[in-house]
Amino acid sequence: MAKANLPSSEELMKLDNFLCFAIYSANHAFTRVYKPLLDELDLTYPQYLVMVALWEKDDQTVGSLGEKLFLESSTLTPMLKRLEAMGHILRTRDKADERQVRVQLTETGRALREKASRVPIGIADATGMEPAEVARLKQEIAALRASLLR
Amino acid sequence: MAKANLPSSEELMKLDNFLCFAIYSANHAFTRVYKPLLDELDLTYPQYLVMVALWEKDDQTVGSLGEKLFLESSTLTPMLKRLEAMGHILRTRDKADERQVRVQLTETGRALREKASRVPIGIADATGMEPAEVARLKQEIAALRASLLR
DNA sequence: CCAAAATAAATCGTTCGCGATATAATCGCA
DNA sequence: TGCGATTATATCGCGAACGATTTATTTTGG
Repeated sequence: MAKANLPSSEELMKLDNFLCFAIYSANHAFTRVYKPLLDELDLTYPQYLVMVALWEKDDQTVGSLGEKLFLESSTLTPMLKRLEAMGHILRTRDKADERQVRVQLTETGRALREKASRVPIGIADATGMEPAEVARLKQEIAALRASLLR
Repeated sequence: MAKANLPSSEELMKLDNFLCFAIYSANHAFTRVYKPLLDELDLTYPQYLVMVALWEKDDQTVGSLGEKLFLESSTLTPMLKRLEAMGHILRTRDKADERQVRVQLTETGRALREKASRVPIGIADATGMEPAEVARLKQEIAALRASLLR
């Protein structure tokens, strides 16, 4: 064959051919699937992600949470204040470097992990995919993210 | 071997193993890559998606746009009002059924398509992927979205 | 040692995104 | 026909999310 069938500019401009739109809409779909599960925990989806990050590693700074979650302090600060108001975390200035704020789980915050332990099962269910397939797709999307942020 | 190594509940609770988080963060990454390109058009990323949907098919109702974009009227109405204020679209009540609002491109809105035609190239570039690979990944994620919304 | 640069969070204004609810128009059926 | 149910959009309140800016602290170079 002479050459691959490159997509026409017409084809390129169709919404359903956009990788970004697939991701955008899949993200909304995830949010909707999580909603009823997280309502049980009185957490929003982004708040849940912050808690997961803290359950994995307690006592992080706002900056290190932001790096892991790819979020800015302008997003995290208000969220963390809400989690603090709910009693899940404590925010304290670092003694050694007063610029930094250390985020720590409270007993309540740690306890929530138990209730949350069933959430991943429910989500895995909703994907309708095998664990190995999920892992592969996740890996590909993480690689894409890395390319995009390069 | 006796059985597959099922992921432990500990492993399941790590942020980097979450498919949803890969998608969540890839979505943010896309938003950031689009930002400088869309600044040229004075459009936000969601506004751009609406315009793409209209360039593909003009004269749609709010409801049909919502179906295609997976968005509620409570999200679309304010967005469409902004696009109207910018002069890209017109919103008019359907004569035959006054409940519906028809969204139509203005001349300005149609003209913007030219300027936008270079955007997909820039994005494709940033993904660092072959068109065929992009198409495959897009397909898989669309299938995932369908499972989630089922 | 101290002023300038760098760093970490927080604040502000704007836009998205949703659920719940309101409003208005149309439909269905008794 | 007419009135209750359904449908389409809009409104409201709240929580993300970001860029630009501010404030406070620390680091660095002279």
